[in-house]
Amino acid sequence: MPPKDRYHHGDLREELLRASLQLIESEGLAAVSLRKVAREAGVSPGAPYHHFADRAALMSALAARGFELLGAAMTSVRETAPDPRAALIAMAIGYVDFARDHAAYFRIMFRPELSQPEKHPDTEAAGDAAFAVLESTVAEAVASGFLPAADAETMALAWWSLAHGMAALTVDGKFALRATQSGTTPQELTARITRIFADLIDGRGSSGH
Amino acid sequence: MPPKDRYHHGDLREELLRASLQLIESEGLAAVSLRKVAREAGVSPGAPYHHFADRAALMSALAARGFELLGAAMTSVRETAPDPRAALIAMAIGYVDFARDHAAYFRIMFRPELSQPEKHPDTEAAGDAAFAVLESTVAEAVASGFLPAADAETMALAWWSLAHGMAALTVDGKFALRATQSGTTPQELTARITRIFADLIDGRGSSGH
DNA sequence: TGTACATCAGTGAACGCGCGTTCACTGATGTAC
DNA sequence: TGTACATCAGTGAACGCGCGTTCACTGATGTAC
Repeated sequence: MPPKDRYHHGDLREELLRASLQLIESEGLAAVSLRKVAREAGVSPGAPYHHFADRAALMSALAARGFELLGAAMTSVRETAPDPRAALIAMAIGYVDFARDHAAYFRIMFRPELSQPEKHPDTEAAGDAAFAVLESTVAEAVASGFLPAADAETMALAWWSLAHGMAALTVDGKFALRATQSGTTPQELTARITRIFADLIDGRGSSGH
Repeated sequence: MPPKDRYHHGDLREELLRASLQLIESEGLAAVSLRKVAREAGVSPGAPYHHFADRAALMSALAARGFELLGAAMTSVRETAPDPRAALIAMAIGYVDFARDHAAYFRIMFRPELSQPEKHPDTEAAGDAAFAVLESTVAEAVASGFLPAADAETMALAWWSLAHGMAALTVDGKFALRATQSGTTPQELTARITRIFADLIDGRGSSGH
C-alpha cells in the first residue's frame, strides 16, 4: 500500500483509465473530459499527457481494453461449454452480461466517433479478434451439425446481431422496462430469447417450457 | 419562395431541426451545439431559444420525430405485406433501412443521455408507439399460426433485438466491412439474416437459397 | 555505500476557444376599430 | 383603407465556464562509477 501523497503516482495510466470508466458510469460519456479525469485521479490537468497523446487516445485505449475483455469473456464461455450449441447460447448471454456489467466499456466500444479507430488500428484489431471467437464457434457448430453448412458467415453475423441487439437495448434500459412490466428480470428475458432461437435451430419451433 | 433576408424567418423551428440533422450527419453527434445549429440556420445564437427551452429540448424533439418516422415506416410496411410472416420480415429489413437512411435520427433516438427522456415523456411515448406496431404484428403472426402461441411478448422482443442489432451494427459500419470482405452489400446481408430466421421459424432450418 | 547526473513524471499557470444561456433591444406582423 | 398598438421573433453583445493543450519548471527515481 503506497503512501497517498507521493509526487510520482506509481501507476497513473491505470488510474486514469479507472477514473474514466467511473465517470462514464456516473455521469455519462458526454461528461468525460481529460480535465475531469485528471481531477478525479487527484492529479494536475497536464499530467495525463505523459500517458496519452490526447483525449481520443484515452478513449481509444478504453475501447481496446473493452474489446479485449469481451473477447476474453467469449473465449472463457466457449471453453466452459460442453458443445458448440451450448457455447453459442452461452456466448449470446455472456455478450449481454458483459454489456450490462460493463456498460461504460460497452458504450465506448461502439462509439467510433469518440475513439477514432482510423487513428488507432489496435482498437479495431481487438474488436475483430473478439468477433473471430464467435466466428470460429459458429464454424464448430456447423461441423457438429447444429447449424446448417450453408452460409456460416451469415449465421455468425446473425448471432452477433441478435446478441448485440439484446445488449444495446439492455444498456439503454429498454429490457428493464419491459421486464418490470411483465414481472420478470432483464436477464431472464435475455435467456428466454436466446433459448427460443436455439430451439428454433434445433427444429423444435418453440421455447419448450 | 420567400425572400432570403427576412427579419422573421418564417419557419425557424423546422429549419433548426433540419440543420441539426445535417450537422449530426456531417460532423457527428458530439459536434452539435446550439450555437452551431443557429449559425447553420443563418440566425443569431439567441434565436433558437424562442423555439426550444434548451439544448436537450432540441435533441428530444429530434428523437421524438425519429420515433414517429420509424413508427410510420413500420406501419406502412405492415400494411403492404400480404401476411404477418411477410410483415415481420419486411419490418426487420425496414428497421435496418431506416437506420441506414436516417442514421442521424437513429443515433439520437438511442442516446437517452442526450435527449433526457425523463424530462420529455413525449419522446418516450413515440418510442413505445413504434414498438407497439411490432408487438401487434407479432400478435397477428401468432394468430395466423406463423409463430408459436407461447411467449408472444418474448418473441416480439426477440424480433426487435435482431432488427436492432443489425441496425446498430450497420450504422457503426460493421456490416459494410463484412460485406465488402465477402463481396456483397450490407443490404443483402440484412436480407439473408432475416430470411434465415424466418425460415428457421418455418421449420425449414436452412436459408434455402 | 556515496555521489553525480540523466531521465522520468509530476506541477500549476497560462493560452485561446466555443459553449449555453441571458437580456435589453428592435424590426415585422397581425388585429381592433 | 388607415392608424394605433400588442405581440411575436428576431438581433447582437455580454456573462461566466470548462475545455484541450502547452510549457517552463521541479521533485523523485534510477543508474554508473
